[in-house]
Amino acid sequence: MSVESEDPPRAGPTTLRDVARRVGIHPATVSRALNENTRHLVNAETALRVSEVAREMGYRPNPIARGLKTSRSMTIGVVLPDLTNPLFPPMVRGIEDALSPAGFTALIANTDNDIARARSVVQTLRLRQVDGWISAVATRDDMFEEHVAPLVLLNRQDEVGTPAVVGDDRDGIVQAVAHLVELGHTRIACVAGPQAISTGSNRYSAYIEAMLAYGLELDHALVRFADSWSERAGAAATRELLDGGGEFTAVLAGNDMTALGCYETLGERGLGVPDDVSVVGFNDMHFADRFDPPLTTVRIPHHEMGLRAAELLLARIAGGDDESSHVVLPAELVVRRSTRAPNGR
Amino acid sequence: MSVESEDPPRAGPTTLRDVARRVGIHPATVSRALNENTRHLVNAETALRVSEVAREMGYRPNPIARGLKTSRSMTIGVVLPDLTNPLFPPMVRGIEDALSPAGFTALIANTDNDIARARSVVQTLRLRQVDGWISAVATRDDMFEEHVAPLVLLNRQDEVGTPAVVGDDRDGIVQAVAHLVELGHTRIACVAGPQAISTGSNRYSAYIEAMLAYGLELDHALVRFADSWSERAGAAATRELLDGGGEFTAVLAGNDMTALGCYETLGERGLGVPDDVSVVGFNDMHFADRFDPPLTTVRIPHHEMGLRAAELLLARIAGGDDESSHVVLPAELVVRRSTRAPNGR
DNA sequence: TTGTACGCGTTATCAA
DNA sequence: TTGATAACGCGTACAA
Repeated sequence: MSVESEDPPRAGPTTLRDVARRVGIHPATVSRALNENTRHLVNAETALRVSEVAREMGYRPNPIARGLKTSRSMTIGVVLPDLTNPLFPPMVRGIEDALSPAGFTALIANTDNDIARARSVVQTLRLRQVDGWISAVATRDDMFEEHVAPLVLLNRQDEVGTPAVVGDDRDGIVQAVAHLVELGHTRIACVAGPQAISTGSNRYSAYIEAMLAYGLELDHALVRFADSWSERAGAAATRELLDGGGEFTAVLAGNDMTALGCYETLGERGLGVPDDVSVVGFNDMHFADRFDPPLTTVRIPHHEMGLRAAELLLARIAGGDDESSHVVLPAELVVRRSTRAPNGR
Repeated sequence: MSVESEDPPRAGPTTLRDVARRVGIHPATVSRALNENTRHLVNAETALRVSEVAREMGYRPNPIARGLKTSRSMTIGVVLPDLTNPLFPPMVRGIEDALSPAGFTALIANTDNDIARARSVVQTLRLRQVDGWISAVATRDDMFEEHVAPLVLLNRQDEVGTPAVVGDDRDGIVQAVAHLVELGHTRIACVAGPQAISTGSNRYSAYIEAMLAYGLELDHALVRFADSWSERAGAAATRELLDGGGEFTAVLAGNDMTALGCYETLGERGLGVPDDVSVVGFNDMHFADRFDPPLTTVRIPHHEMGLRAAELLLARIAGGDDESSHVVLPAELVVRRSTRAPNGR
């Protein structure tokens, strides 16, 4: 038995001390060698050696111990209004792709669009001492106690300039209206989303502006509001629209979920899409190309939005600059079969 | 300045020591007083006093420090193959609904159907000292080191009797085949799922049995395997099926995602659903009723499956019995417009 | 019944 | 450039 193999038998994962013993140096040096910020304090060869051995031994820093020392949990609270909306899973993936190389883990919480539930989950995550927040929910942002852990909004923005990553709502709507106008539509209705949410109000005001820009008549009978981003709310708003008596040949929906609600109500009333009414959605969520008919919609880069939001947050946590903290990613109209020239009836 | 206010100025949240100083006892006693299991070791009055002061001071135990000591985290690792599959979000909700009242938080991890990524996320969660696992991925279960933290399988089962919550695959497939037979189909093809996954192989063997039970001819040309539960894999398998030359009037798909792949390939080849080929899926995932055509499929109770899995896991963590640890929830055929009587061509 | 001492794995602060 | 040591906040043997 060699003198070197004096390590006591260890259970559990490889620890800093294990690596140190193997390399024959002090744990503190291993820590320095492995830590990005302190690596320069260590002999280059030693650092290399340490990295190698660490990888060999499958060393992974224990985030709990690290957190205890640094008073960081290495976790991020991700607060979503509705995980069953296909818009969000790709964003979550983007978030994880950015977080994971940095050693952070996402704690995902659903609010079901319910303010009470939002408070509850935020409280839970706060007790877990998350180091930062990514929020896609529409709620008073002070709930997050931003002075404790920084917040980045995703697919949302507020008036007080909280850092945010959003799609280009305005441009997307302009493209959508332009598309309908090119097809020959002039009576374009709007099933707008919740006006308390920035995406809802931005898209609605962009609709107004675009209509004006094209010299089209604005008519109150052509606008109804869905009270949530759901199929149900979209269907209800479309019902109101039809009952309101305004004539229209196209509907601009606040997002793809409400567009599905439009499909539903139009179907109920015997109106075909796109033969009787063209429908445009927003988001190009997963499966939008599979619906009946495939939905013309505005694509925003889901995965990248999540990624950028997480990067932004990490920068804020690291104490980086808050500049360029409002990221607007480009939107792109995707034409499918829910839009066509109006019937001229 | 009173004698008692000798506390050094402290930043950050109230700690055990802060409370101890205020009460004038040792931190260890405070710990015992506040901890349910050790409270009986402490003078009743002292315990009361401590609780009061702790509440006054807004003391919250630091879960990180506690975790480091107890190697418990009050978290559950939820490992999913693909969050973008609409099957899973409702299950996640069910899990959260069961976990949250018990004070546990779900740590959700995606593997993207990738074994390397699975190892990585499991490792990450293990370092976070999750107290239990819910896994919906098809992987060697020893990856989870079940002796450390118990494991419950969701929508999966294994041969070694790991506790699991699944839908009734066999009965669901029997219902689906019965439906097709009633419509008059005799040449029923199968785009089976990955055979390494229990749901894939169970459904496939149920197909075989059902075909035999109805006296229908089994034909190798009528079976192809998708190598993952994805649209892409379903499309590829359907392509192989068509190129294999076997004649059929209906396809039983392994799940709804692969059924979408069938739609795609059949469309490419100019075959209509259901006019030329009937298609049946499995899961009745969100939006299955929205596809073109609305998909006939087998419904399993997503939310309840998640709920039951989490309940089962909590029971195991609490050291409860392992009895009735294999839960099979009923499946129900939902007939929509992707199936009809064969053309007789 | 309570206090002491220690350790979980890591990092920060010294000193060498 | 590295090592020794302490400390993060808590829980738990052990001693008193």
